[in-house]
Amino acid sequence: MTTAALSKQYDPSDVEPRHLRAWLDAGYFHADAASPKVPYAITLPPPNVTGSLHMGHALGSTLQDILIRWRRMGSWNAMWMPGTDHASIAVHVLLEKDLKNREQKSRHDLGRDKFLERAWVWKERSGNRIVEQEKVMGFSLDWERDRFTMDEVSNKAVREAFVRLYDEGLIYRAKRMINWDPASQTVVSDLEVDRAEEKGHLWELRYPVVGSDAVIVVATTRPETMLGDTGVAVHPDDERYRHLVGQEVELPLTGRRIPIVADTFVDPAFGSGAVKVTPAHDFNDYECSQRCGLPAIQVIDANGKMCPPAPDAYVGLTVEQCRKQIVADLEAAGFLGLVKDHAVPRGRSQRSGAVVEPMLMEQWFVKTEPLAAPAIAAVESGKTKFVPELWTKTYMHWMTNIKDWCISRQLWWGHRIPAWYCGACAHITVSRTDATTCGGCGGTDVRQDDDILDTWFSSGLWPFSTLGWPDKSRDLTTFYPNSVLVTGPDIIFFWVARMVMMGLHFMGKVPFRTVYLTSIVTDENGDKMSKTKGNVIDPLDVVHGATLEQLIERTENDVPDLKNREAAQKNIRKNFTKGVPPMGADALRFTLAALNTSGRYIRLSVDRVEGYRNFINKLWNASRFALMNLDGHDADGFESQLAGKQQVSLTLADRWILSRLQRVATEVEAALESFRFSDAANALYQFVWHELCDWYIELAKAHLHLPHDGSPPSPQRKVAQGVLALVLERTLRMLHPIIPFVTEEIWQKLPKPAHLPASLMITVYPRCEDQLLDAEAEREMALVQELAVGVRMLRSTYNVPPSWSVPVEVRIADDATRAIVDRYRALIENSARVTMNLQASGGPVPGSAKELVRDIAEIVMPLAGLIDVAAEKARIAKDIGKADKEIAALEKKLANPQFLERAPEEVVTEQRGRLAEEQHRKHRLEDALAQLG
RNA sequence: GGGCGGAUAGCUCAGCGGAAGAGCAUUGCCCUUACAAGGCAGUGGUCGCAGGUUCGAACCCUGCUCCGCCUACCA
Repeated sequence: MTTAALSKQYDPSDVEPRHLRAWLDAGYFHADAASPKVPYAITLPPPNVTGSLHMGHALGSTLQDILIRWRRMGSWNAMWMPGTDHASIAVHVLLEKDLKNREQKSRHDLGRDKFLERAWVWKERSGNRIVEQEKVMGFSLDWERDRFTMDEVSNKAVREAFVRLYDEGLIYRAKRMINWDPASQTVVSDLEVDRAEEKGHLWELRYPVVGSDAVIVVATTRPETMLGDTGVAVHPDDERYRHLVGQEVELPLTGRRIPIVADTFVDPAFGSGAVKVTPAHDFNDYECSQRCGLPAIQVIDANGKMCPPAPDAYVGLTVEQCRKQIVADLEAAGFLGLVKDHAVPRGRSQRSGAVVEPMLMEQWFVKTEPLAAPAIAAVESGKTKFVPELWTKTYMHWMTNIKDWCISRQLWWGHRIPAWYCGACAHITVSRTDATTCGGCGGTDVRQDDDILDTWFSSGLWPFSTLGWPDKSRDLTTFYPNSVLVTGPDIIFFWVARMVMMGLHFMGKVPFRTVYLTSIVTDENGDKMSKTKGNVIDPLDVVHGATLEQLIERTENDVPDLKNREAAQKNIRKNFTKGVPPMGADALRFTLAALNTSGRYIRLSVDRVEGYRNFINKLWNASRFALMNLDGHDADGFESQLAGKQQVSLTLADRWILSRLQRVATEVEAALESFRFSDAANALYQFVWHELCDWYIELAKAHLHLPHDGSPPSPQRKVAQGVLALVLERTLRMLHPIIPFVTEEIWQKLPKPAHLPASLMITVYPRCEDQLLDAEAEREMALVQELAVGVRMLRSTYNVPPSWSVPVEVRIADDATRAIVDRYRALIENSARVTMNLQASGGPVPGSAKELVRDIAEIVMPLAGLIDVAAEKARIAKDIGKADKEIAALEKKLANPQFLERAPEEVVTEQRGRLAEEQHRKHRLEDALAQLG
């Protein structure tokens, strides 16, 4: 093995594309449904085809890839289903804007077919981009199965599901309240409406009671809707109005008479305690009208303009225009009361930004209650578990308050509703195949519904539609249910809940056993990353690096709002003065894994990634060192010797690192089993850097380095080579799911047993090998480390030059302990650059500095002339102070009879031991202080 | 209005009933032949506030104060 094999610094740009290609060519990402192995399946939440890979995707997919790679190495039949989502409304907004900008046309000018043609062309282009980005990240998705929510298989599934639900009476068409986006001209779901309080007014309107001089005052934030009022509601228990219930008021400006009704939804304490009821334009009012038998009168049309039966004077006005006019007219006629400033909760379409208008319209709905009941039961019984568990409540809350789901959208890009209307009769034909005749009268004058289905309808079927449903495919029987779903908590309602409902309904089984909710990635200030805000960090920029200019330039396209853009650019100039250095996919992956704790947010900054890039470089250099010293190493021979329990003369350090390796394997396995990704990453970080590099490699150097005089190496060199190569090889395996590229690169170069496969990806994940656990070695090594650290501390405190091998006296009263230290004297002397004189005890050494190792040992370093007596005294006094505090606390505790009585035996013993130890320490420190004079 | 979180070292966060931890930052010393993207050693915290339960509380309970998020029918 040559030393030139590894460069001094790790360069991911050279390594990553090479291994990606090799893995893809070898087909390692593909899973065979017919494999006898136990299946482990994850379906990737399909990213929107409009988008590019953002940090949220990078996080979720990194975690999924860790699980998939880990299980694959754990001999499971691991399958990770890729795909993209057609995101109908998002695409519409984009394409329509483009059409308007370039050609000043609307989609209607272009026509449905032409529009769809363009949508497909555009999808092909941008859908591939995200796939390429996923590959760059190293995600081991099963690309042979790649799917799209609007491909033929999915379309078949969608039709099947629609028809079945319709036949079962779970899909119906009816006139109900929906949210209308007047800009996009379509229904949007509750979940696609952003609600926020905006500044507005509260107007009091005075409605005269018919047949009396009385006036009933109602308050409203939307006076224009009074044209559609069909009643006034009061609380049934409200003494002020009880006598008026059943009477009528005359609705100003219209001359209509409308009844006063009683309904408990009215809050008597708010405003006047009386509410105008506009059933056609308000959700609550609609529900009230259903209870009270009030009619609905629509006065706002689909364009957001006033329409008949509103009086002619208002017809054609926009809602805003009409509002002004109505207020003026009411005031002129004396019907206006007080006007106050008021914060108005207002819904805006997430996509178009337009104020969403509640409307009464004929639409398609899914009846959700019968679907929700099993979905609730499945989570209650634990068939599906949420991790972290707290999200269960969110799911349950939504499920138990679920409303019927409006699934029709007045868009073109999506699955067209498979319903045909008859020109001759009223029958609606719902069919799996395109209908040419009416299922009612047999007529041929049939026309398909123009609308498409909500994107989430097809997404709800995704865990099984991707596997070929409704066909009973091999894939379906093997990989359904999935093992885990990994996604963000923000789409529990949108997506997770719907998949559970659909999965249970059509497959009779939950779609996944565990739902793991990731943290949400925010910027370093804790703000959610969003393109419009311009505070996104593009994962690919982190991987490949980007100059400051590139980052600034990007905001020109991505952040349309000028104010936001300027803020974003200012922020970028502040935080990325030198741009973003290239970090590599591995560094980003490790960062995301390490930061994904059970908290709800990850504050990501490039600094964090840099820290973990350094870790990768550390691993690289440790490997570089190993390769420089593994000449002549016989991996097969060593490993079979070790496994066969043949005589291998292991040093303390060898036994220790082998034992620690087993502990780490246990830790990592437990962490991954319970989705504690950060614990797994940190355990490995700690092990590699602070155990393998800081201690094992340093100690092994004594054996590995060839003698300078050219004499033959000691026999111990072979053992050190064997242990180092073995530990490194196992460590690479353990790290591989998190940082696949660098581990594969090193692994390929490492001498290793011949029976291993061609790629690290398909090796077996290490588990604890009990025969290599060695508690004694761990205890003894801890002693060696403590002594070495004690000496180093003295050296550091008194600036003893590194070149000077100081003689120290080490006093250890306990014979057995002293014997152990004597046995490993070379280790301590080497790593602390010291020569030890071991004693059971000893008297004062003038001009020396002293350090205690617990109550076990005293290190006395003669430093005549070098030490500052006052400083040394201060240092010791501080330690005595600490000991005093500890002793006081422990004495108090042990003096408490109730503690002695009620605390468990071992706790009491432990505390007694601690007290003795502290007292002993204190005495030694006092001696030391006295000796300084 | 309801619900759910969070408040622990300068920063970001682990720990969730028996000796306060990590990473980053910071301070010394060191270019020691794997790594200066490094090594060695250190500094730094009455665990938001006030009560309570307990032999014992950062951890459990109650209240309060801030800060987030979700959700909602205050017109």
